Amino acid sequence: MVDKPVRTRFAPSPTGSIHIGGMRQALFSWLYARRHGGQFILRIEDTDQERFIEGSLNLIYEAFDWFDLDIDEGPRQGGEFGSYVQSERLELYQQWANWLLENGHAYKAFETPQELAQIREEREKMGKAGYDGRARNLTTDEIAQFEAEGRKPVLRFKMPREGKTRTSDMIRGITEFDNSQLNDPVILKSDGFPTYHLAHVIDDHFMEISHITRGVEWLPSLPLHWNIFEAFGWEKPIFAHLPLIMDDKGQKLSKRKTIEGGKSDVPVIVHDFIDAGYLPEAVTNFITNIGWNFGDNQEIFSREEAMKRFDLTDINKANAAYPIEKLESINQYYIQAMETSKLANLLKPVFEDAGYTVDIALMEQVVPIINTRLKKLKEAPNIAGFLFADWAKFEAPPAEWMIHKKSTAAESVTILQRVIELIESLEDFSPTAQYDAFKALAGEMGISNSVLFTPLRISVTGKRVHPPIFETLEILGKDEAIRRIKLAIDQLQKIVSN
RNA sequence: GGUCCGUUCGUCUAGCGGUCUAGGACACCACCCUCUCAAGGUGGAGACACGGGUUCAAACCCCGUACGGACUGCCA
Repeated sequence: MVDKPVRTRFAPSPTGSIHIGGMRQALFSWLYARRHGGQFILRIEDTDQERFIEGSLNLIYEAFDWFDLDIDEGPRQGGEFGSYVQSERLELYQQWANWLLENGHAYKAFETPQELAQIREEREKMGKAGYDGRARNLTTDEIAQFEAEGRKPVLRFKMPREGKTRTSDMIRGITEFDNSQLNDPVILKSDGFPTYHLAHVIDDHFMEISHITRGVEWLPSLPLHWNIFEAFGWEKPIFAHLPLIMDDKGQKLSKRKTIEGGKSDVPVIVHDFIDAGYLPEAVTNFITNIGWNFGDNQEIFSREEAMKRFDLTDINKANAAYPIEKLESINQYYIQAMETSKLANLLKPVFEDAGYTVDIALMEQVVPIINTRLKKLKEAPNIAGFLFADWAKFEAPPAEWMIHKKSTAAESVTILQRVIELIESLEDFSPTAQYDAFKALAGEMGISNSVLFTPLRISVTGKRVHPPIFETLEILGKDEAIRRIKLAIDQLQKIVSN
């Protein structure tokens, strides 16, 4: 066990983009493999033909690319244990299912779905659950007769009826299950496809997986998998059942359910995060902090730092609510910490999508004045779009906006006239020089800074909320600034003359 | 219903018998800074589910209770 190379896997079903809980499992598995110099494998579990969604493989790879998680073996990178798509391994499953049948660990059953539903209903009245194993005793004649009728059998695994199954898990330790409580599950469906139970045991064995990481929802079926491994006589991998991320109702967060109650913008699948303008490093940091922590009270850390400390045994046992508010602040932190040119390049397409034409040099000027104001990239055009819009089309804002509550329209006009004169006279138009000059002007006029700045900033930006005014003025330049202020004066004049 | 898992501030968590008058982060509140909005700074409020044990000593160990969750499918 000590010498066995670490090989972990992520095994999603192709049902669309990856759910954030699944992505966290993938990340943890990846982290563990990388920490131990092992391999990380991607396997597609498409044994349920009904849930298959076209194009899922692309979405799954896009998700891994976005997070920059490299995959050692998988459908696209291949590997010596392929295929990595279960529907391409049918023969293998059938072969080993047969082996179980021949060795007395499995049996054929012919019940129809309706009959099964009835059995379940009857057993429920008796306080029991599931299939009762009645087909265990079918005679060869009975089997032959069912087959003559054209009924296609399923294969069910013969669970031990007595004693206990003692399982162990890296996170949860030893758990004992009473075998009398367990039923005989279908391992091979009538269409010849295996169920998850059989398929993953065979794959994890032949792909030489050392550690199976999956959600706790699998814990109840662990004894089943345990017994299948034993029936085959194969060495079991180490299991680690990860806690779940819950939704706002305390239920398992699922992509099959949508989050309701005005919170529909809560991202759940990886592509939601991409679309919303979160940064992959922030999302990585965010999900790594759910159920695991870096220690030393440090919450912001890179994936590489996490890798050095990560261990599956340190993962919490308890499920976690989805702390989505925290992502906003982590994302904000990463945006703020990012280099100007890098952020500018990320922001360019965001502005373009919003309909603006972007000059990258201008963007690099804008980035430093908006980077502390962004929680997500998508918010940027709202804040700074006006700088990229066609300046010639600028329209003065409503006059009321430009009048400070302790001031009047007439006074605002006077202020703006003085401001124009000042701007024209300024040789140094840098933000600090402007600030000094405007402050001096306010003093000279005997008014507070805010009384002076309110008409200035709103007349120039056309908005009530905007980036810092001096930097904005510098970007706009003297001429444009003056032009806008004159437009504003015209607006204000209308009120004054009334 | 049955089986299994879990339970520290609103939330994510630290804690692995004494260092706990329980630490950090997000959110919240107040103040400072301030040209709007942010950012930043300072401070505040806020938790060991409950009851029994064990022990000189329990958030940490044991047992019950309560609550929550998962599973109970020819889905994974």
